[in-house]
Amino acid sequence: MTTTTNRSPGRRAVTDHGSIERAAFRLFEEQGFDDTTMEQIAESLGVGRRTLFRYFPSKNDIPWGQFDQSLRDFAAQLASVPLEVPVSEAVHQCVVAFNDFDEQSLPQHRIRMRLILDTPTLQAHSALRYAAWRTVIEDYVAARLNMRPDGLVPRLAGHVSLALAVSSYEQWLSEPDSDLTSILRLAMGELRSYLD
Amino acid sequence: MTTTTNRSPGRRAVTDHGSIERAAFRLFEEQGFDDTTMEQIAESLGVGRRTLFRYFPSKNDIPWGQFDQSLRDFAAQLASVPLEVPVSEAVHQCVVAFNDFDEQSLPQHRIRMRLILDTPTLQAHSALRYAAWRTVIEDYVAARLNMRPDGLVPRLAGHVSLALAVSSYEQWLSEPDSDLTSILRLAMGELRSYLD
DNA sequence: AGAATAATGGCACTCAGCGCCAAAAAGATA
DNA sequence: TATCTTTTTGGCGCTGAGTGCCATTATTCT
Repeated sequence: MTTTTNRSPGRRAVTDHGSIERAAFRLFEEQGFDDTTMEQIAESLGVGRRTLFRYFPSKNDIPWGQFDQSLRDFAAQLASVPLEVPVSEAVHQCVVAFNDFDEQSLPQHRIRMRLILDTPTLQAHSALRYAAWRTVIEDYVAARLNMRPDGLVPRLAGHVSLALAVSSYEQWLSEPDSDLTSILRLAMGELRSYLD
Repeated sequence: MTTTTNRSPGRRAVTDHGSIERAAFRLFEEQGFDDTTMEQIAESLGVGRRTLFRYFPSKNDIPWGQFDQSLRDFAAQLASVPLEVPVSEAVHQCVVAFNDFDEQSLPQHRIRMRLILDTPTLQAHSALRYAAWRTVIEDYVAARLNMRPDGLVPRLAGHVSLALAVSSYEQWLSEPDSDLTSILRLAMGELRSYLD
């Protein structure tokens, strides 16, 4: 009865990304990110420190959860926009969609983003995640405009979209009851009028 | 004759920021940033490792040299723009001026920026320096528009100016004989037309 | 029962960074 | 010249992230 053969051989994993993330977030909120050690996270899970590094390449990566996964969805979303829609409009729509979370997961998302944007160590590390996000936009814009992804315009599109998103997140986090989607749309309007 | 009394008392400094920077850059180019240890830099200067940390708070700060200094000039430059000039125009002009290096210091600047933009460790750390740079813009825009520095528009201005600058740097580094000033101006035009 | 497979986690190591503090090197004073 | 004061140096020892190595453990397969 203990063996119902429907798995691959080998020892069972003793934890998973989700559990680690939850345990870590609890400690981060209690003690702050910098004052929480991998040792403590491991201990609170009853797991070896070495094991944590098999699930997350670094402590800095824990708050980002399954970001790589989302990037694939982001790229797919972009690819599905009709070619009639102007490039910058397509990108903007997808950026808005990418950051549209259902009400259920919103509180957790807020906590996650506050941690990332308020912790200098994580602000720094974010640059690497942001780069991957920008690449998705650069590739799309380059394809749409028939340019190389490392050209000026695709890169501008990536960087500026990120600028818009991060500005909006900062605003969102500073207003308890605000709506991220609205702020993202508002930001695009403000950007256009700022540039005259 | 050995004592011409015109200094403050105490032991003389055995090195300075410039020397450390030069020694470090030599090693960074020979071995790469990540494979160069503070120990090696110290050794190549005939100085204690501990001493390096009194001149630079971290290894990541070495490539940035005297950036804080430049920020003060940047702020002063902004403050000196006549109020007749529209805000976004004022910011853009100062961003261009901030990145206008004389031909003599240009090769070194190129090496510095290539190192920073091509090394993931440094890309990450840059976020913290960029934040300080953005703050200068945020404060200026907020003052000009009579808003709080943490409002949406000032922050957008900071983030978007950075986006423009970094995009331009990436383009500049990818073209051996290009002119940074021209690219910055070009980028502003491309941004406006990208946004329609 | 034993072979094959896969995850675990301990061990030992490197390196950044920091607090502490004694020693070195300079000027100032008498 | 000797001593006092000031300032920088740099050694020591520690913490904590991250890594390579590998024996151990848990599971399925034959």
